[in-house]
Amino acid sequence: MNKESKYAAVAKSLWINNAFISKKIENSLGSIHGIGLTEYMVLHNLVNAPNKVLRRIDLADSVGRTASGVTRMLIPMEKLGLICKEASPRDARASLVKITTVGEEIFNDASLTLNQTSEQLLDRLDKEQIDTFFNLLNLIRGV
Amino acid sequence: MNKESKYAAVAKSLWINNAFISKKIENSLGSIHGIGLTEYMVLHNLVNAPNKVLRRIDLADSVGRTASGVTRMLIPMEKLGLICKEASPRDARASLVKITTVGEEIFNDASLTLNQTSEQLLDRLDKEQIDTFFNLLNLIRGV
DNA sequence: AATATGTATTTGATTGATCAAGTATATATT
DNA sequence: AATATATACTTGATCAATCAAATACATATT
Repeated sequence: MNKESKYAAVAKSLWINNAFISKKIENSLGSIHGIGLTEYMVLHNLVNAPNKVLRRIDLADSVGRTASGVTRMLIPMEKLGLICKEASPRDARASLVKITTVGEEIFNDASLTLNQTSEQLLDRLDKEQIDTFFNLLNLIRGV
Repeated sequence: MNKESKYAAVAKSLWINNAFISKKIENSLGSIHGIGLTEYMVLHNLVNAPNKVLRRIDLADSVGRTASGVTRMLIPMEKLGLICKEASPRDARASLVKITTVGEEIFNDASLTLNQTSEQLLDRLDKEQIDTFFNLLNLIRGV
């Protein structure tokens, strides 16, 4: 009398997989560049933002963290000189985050590592399977 | 001069997806049954273990946590009566974990919720796509 | 214009997880 | 048998993230 549905099995598999993959990526990123996957994603979002600037709340949304999580995460990143603060000309409540030149360099270096690690992790899939997988992932989130 | 590879794009997408999905599941599981996804997975692994007993280290492996993480996680679960300790007859170092009747009941109830939530989350995929996705996930981990 | 409601951010308290070190026991080597 | 190495687990210190409350400002309503 197992109540497990196919849906739940997929959710579980997705969860297990993520633990597995995140750990590998965190390890490679952390040991070489001194940043975690969340920090990497912050840099990624900043690089791709118009003017390379984002509000903290938008950054929080895009990396799936809360506003306070972002506030605390950015403290060491600012000390390391990866990002800097900027006031918003439009909204005095907002504190804008900008990526620095150093931040971009670290991001580019880390991207090379991430590419390598990701390639290793997806080693068992051929090009077509990777595309399919990517499309399904995006479909799930409705992107 | 974007250094992003397809592999990295997939890794990022997988990461974002997981944040999205974990949060939804955690919310539904937590608010209704008072357990998180990791606790649920602990119960899942215990239910499916021979004799419904596992060593802490094996439990840690199967949920992707460390031994100390498991030690600390089991304290409230034991207080709630979901699991209980047992000595190992073979190895005096090991501390076995067993699921209780109450634990099984909670697990079965929570499974219903998990099924529902998972179904909602995979709403945009048809049966065939779900199978494909599941197979690809398992292929990545080499299962 | 004054007031109410909503939004962006920070801070204190708490939780969940980690690592490194320590203890106890098991296994392998000599 | 004695010693060395490895394994299972626990504990203290630390980190990362959360929530809830507080602050400051913005927008809508009256």
